Amino acid sequence: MTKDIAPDRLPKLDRLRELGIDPYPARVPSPEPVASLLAGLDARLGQRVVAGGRLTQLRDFGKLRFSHLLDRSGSIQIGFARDRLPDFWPNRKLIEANDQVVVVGELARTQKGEPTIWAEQVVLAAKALRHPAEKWAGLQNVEQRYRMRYVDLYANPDVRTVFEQRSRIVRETRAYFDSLGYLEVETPILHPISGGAAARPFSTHHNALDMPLFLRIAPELYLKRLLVGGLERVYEIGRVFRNEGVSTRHNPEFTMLESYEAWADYRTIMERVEGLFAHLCERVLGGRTKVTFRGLEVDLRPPFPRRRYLELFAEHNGGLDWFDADGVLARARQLGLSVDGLPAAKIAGDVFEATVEPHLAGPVFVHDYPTAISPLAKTSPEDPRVAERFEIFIASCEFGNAFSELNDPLDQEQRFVEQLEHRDEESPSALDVDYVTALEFGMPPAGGLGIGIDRLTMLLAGADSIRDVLLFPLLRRLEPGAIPPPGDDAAAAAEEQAT
RNA sequence: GGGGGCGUAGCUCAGUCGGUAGAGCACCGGAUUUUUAAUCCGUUGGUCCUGGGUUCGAGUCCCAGCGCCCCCA
Repeated sequence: MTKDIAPDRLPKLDRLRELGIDPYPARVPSPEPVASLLAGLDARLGQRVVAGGRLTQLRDFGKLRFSHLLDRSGSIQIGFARDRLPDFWPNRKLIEANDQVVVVGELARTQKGEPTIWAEQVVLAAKALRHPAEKWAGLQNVEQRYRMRYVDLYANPDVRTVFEQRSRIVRETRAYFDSLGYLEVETPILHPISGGAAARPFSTHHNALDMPLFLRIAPELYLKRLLVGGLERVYEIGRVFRNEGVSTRHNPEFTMLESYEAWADYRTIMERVEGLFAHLCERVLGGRTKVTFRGLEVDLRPPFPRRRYLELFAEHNGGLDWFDADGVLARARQLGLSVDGLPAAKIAGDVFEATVEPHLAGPVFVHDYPTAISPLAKTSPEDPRVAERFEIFIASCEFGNAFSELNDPLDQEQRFVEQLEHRDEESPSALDVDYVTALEFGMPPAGGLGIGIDRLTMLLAGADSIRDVLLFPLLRRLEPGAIPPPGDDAAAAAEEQAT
């Protein structure tokens, strides 16, 4: 038993047991969804029906008592009348708001037309030991909404809608790639070498093999091995982990879509992105293409304009050349960006983020990124300084990253070596020899794409914070003293036992 | 990492100049046979986030810490 349970409810539990009523029965009558009852209501008035769910809003009215019953599909009024429930009536107060119940009764309308089940049998399905949230305002405390999402979900109906929408987005994203003949695959989450993106990984360890492992920061390198294997069109929707701070746009674990298509290049992938957005607008938003995201109304109707990275950079930095290291350094200092010890390409990339991205209302494809910041993308045949890569921006926020995949094994190995020479915390942990080996067997030319499903959900559901589209966003743990001070072995052992 | 804001009853929130801790909902008791944010009457309920400090006196002022939110890097 935890603290904060409602003290008045424990005696009711005892009383129920005295009456021979199991407050947590193994089986109860099987209920029909409320939405189905409401849909066929007028044809079924007078019928005996069964509904199950959580009781809310009890209203006493003399020899009558009203409540609402909330299930996953909707809610319906329940009427309790003394005359219909002679045995139940004296003990009616043992069943109260927040309890899970199954009600058998007659489907009807009240004098004011409210759909109502007049209960003939009330079965307690699970007694609640906590009070309901505030009935009008719901649960407002942001921290509690995240920590006690199970309450948030039923107390605030809009919350459930967002997660239903998220589910639909994932389902329709699958449907879109399936329709193009892509194969959905699952690749390892435990990686011996962290790679495929620039991010700090989580470290873990396999005991039996005594092997250090990383949680994946991207599935990219495994998916491209599958292209070598001849699967040609593959995608994966799965969790990736990045050991970084949290913000309204970042959670340490998030869901990523990555797709790879042989015999395609980044131009093909732009079409795929446009096709995906069109499909999602059609199937998730019911044909609507305008959404409001972070206070900005954007139209997701394709086609999306295409702008060159280097041109945008010059435009928003007084004609400055991205490759002019001294000029870029001066500009970065002027902007107050940190530059100490950073390679020129990284600084120039940061200047782009600071000066160009805020102006990208979008949707817009920004393409032909400098090769220096695109280690897995194929160099452009027209301009060796840039790679065949694009990102899609909407409301100044990056939603996807794609390129013509680098399939030259010697070039790839050289870029990996250079990465390791200028290694930082976000670099691969080692040279991925096996990946280079795979490329040596021949990978067909291919276009690849990565899209953050969480951000996509934010966009389509109109949520401003990633925490509003994550059922359980990562929060600091609360128990006081649960984190032992460093070197405190006794406390660490106690902690070990407790968990 | 920097700045700003918040933390008071189970929930939603007030709390003035530093002077006895408040309301609504929920809960408990009563009235009410068509209510639906029911209504009416009467109760109950507090680690004011934590720990220090100033003061005759701190929810309020000061310091430190914890947690959350927002903005910036």
